[in-house]
Amino acid sequence: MSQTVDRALSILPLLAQGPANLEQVADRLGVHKSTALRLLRTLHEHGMVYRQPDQRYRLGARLFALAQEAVENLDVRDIAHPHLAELNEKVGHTVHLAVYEENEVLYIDKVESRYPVRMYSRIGKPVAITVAAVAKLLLADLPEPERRAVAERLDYPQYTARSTPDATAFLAELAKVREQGWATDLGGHEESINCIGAPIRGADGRLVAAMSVSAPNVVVSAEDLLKLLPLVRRTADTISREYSGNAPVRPPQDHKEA
Amino acid sequence: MSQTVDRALSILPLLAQGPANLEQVADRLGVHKSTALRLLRTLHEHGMVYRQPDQRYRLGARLFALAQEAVENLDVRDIAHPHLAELNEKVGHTVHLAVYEENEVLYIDKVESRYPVRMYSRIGKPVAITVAAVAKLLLADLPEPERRAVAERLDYPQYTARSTPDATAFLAELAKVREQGWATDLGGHEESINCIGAPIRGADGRLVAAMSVSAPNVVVSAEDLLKLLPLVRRTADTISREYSGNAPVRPPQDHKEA
DNA sequence: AATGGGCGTTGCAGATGATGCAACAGGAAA
DNA sequence: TTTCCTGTTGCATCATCTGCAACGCCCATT
Repeated sequence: MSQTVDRALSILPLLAQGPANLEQVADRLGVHKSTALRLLRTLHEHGMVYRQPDQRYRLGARLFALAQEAVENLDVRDIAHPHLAELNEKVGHTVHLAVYEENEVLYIDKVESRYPVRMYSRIGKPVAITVAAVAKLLLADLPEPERRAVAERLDYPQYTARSTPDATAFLAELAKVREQGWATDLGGHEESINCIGAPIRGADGRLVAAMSVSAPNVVVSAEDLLKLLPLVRRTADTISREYSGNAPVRPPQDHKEA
Repeated sequence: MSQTVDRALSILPLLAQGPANLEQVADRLGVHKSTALRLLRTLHEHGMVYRQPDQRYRLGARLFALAQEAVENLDVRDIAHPHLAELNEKVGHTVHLAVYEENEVLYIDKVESRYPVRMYSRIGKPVAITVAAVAKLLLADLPEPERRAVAERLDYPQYTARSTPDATAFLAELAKVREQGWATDLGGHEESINCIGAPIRGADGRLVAAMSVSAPNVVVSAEDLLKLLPLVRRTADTISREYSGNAPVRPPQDHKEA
């Protein structure tokens, strides 16, 4: 729409591939050197490009700062809520949203079941970290040493016969969750309640939150609940995509060191 | 220089603070709605902004992708080398550059001492990880659980009487290094060689590399070598700043979870 | 169902501001 | 020194961006 801006913005991906000098930029843009110069100048004033000592241009600090600031001011809840509500609309059961924070997993949003049966959970309350589907998802995303450190530090209360018994079992479960990309809690917290959860990822592929659908046995069997899995995962993916500004969200691969 | 681009770029920091609708953007820019619309459209086409379902604008995925791509295509060596050479020019001693990668610390650049005395080190070769100043710096930056995991997995060869004896001592040393922001190796690897090192940080404050100056006792005493510390640190900071595109490099604080 | 307000969108005419040219400047290499 | 290479500036032209005003859409209100 706006030619000047269009050209200026076209410079950025070009520089992302590596430093370039004025002439290279002008050539690749198909404009006169002087034009490229003025565009680069403007970008420079905004800190979007940086001029190396050798005069070549590179992407500048501002870009990183912006990306970071944007992430910090992003609230998953804002993004997620409409989707959680919609999901709740469709399936009727309780929907949770949770994040990991300082060795705890906290519920940060909840859409109540439309059935009379309610659950023990409250926004802001820590999750039963050794059994909840959302907790498994969030912990499974931690880097290996920390994951283990946390697992070994935890208590393993036997809420029910199906609660995770100890660190070894928990770590095995986390590995499985990590592998399959979703999680369950089948009566591990309250005998009669089942739960399926899916991860919400940021643009860098790391988990920013996890969501789950919970329902008591009396309303729907574990088997039937699992049939909702595709829907839950699709919802989580939609949220991920919106959260990261419609990026093609990265596959759930390892987070390698640079 | 270019008004249109100038305005368009001014939109970004504005959106970084949170989503905004067309009118808000127009107002804050001091332009007509239609103008703002066209600017936003152009930004949108380039993926720099994203339009939420509620029509409000946010920073888009492209921004994150660009920042990331830029980082991936950045080579510390390219940036650092001239500065390392300059430092070597001033002090005469051997200057090293090293990075952490998959449980190892590797030399990736070296400027030889102009004195006849040389050191055992080669680009690409793993560093004596339990004693070298650069290794201490790089490991000190790891998140706590991983730092400990690595420390406990290591061997502690007694190169000299002053080599780090065991994991406990090493972790204590790392804590100190982390605290003070620089590191030394005083005869820990080779009896007669001392070494001072400083960290090189990226825009996010995390270490991307570490550099050091090494000199044998016969040329300069440990005490005199330490007098070079301010110079070494200043050099490292200069490299950090240039590496992150002239950002005000973040203080060496903790890397908290979001 | 009708009305009104809020907000985004479009077409248009005018003028501002971007463009390419050509000439200049400065540094490096020959 | 000369030459070449790359970045920089002044300027005249005209393409492009701008603001306006009118329109359309959706939602909330009566």
